[in-house]
Amino acid sequence: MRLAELSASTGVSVATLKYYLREGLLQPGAVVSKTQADYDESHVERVRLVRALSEVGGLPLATIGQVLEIITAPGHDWIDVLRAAQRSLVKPLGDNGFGATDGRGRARAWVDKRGWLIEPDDPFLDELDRAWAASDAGGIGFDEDRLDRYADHVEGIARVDVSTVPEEQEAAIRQVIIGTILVDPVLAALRRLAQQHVSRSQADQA
Amino acid sequence: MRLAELSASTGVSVATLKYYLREGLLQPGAVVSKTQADYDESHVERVRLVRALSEVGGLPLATIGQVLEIITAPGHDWIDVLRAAQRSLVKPLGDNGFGATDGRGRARAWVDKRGWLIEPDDPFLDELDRAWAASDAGGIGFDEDRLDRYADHVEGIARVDVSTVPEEQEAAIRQVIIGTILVDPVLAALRRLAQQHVSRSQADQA
DNA sequence: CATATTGGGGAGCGTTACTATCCGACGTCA
DNA sequence: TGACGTCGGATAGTAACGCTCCCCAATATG
Repeated sequence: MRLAELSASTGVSVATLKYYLREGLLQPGAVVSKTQADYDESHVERVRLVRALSEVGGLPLATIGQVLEIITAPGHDWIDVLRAAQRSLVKPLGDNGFGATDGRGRARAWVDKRGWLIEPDDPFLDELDRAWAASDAGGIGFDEDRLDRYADHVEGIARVDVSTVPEEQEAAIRQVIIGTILVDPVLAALRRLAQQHVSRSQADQA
Repeated sequence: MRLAELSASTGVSVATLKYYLREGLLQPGAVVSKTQADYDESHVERVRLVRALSEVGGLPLATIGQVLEIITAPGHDWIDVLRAAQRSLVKPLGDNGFGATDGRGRARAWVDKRGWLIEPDDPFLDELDRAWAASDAGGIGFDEDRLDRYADHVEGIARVDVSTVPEEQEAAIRQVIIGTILVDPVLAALRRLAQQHVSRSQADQA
């Protein structure tokens, strides 16, 4: 398969594919001659994955590069990979206000109270702090009780996540990383739809 | 409060505040003289909200402008506002591959089967299609069964969402919009933490 | 052999979210 | 009253991102 054909079967322009090659997001094809390279199904898959992570996942291409590296790299220990992968997804935000002043460490305390087993330096504690503080800044009442009620349901989601992880090492890594990134938008869309369903059925009852 | 003080109490640079004023994201202060304008608490809140929506919600400033307009505008009917607000959040993506070929309308069929009451032209059906197709592109097995299991839990989240909406019109609109946008990151962070907790407790059991 | 196409590479472009600079009016304190 | 610093407003510049355009020489193709 030549570059133009790869372009045809992925719907991505040749120019963009060249760009991805330059950026190392797409592995080079087998060089046949100086003006011919051969691409196969694995390249098609890779391109589709890059587009999915970019368009739906909203990740910058640089981050996608890191993610692909982790997926491609030889196997590590199961839970370490999950953490490494998740770390690569944390936005490198400086301390710009949220959580810096009022709510610092609230997440840590809440997680402890709930009895979740989380490493003390987990970057997602900061993420939770930031997001929680932002919700406060939005002026909607977001207390621990509400967070607990969310957490009850999110635990169920996490159990689904974990239960669907395959046994095999490489597939597991892929599942964890891709699943973490790409399933978020699915859940967000589901939440919007469910909100409408719930509020509509309540309105019908009333 | 002068612009410099507004800057001090929000942590946002004067230059950026001027930019927000130009873009209409921040309402002008009361003009005291040609070189003096007066800002109050409402301006501080507004700036914090803009930053929250931008940094944590990840919304482009143009969209934030629309959202603020909806919040500020006089009251509409309760469920219409929810839909209008949600519509303003759908990324204006063209049909770039995902969902265009294989999975088109899968979401619609699934929603019907589940018995959710959703308008046929709801934009989030497309979102779900896209996100679902992207997960497929990621090569993780994402079938209807798994989606159903997620949906069971997401329904619970939506019930929390709906139950926390206040009675009063204006507060309700604010809650729905801000809550929809800013709670997503909270749930995402919770999901990451819950994944670790769940996989860790399973490992401990084994 | 003539022509078209290919892959590679550099430079340019449009958008987004600021940031820096300039300016003239104004408050302020001596 | 006057020197001086600061204010708000406007214009232009910048950095990152994600492409997209164009050129080139080599090669595939008829």
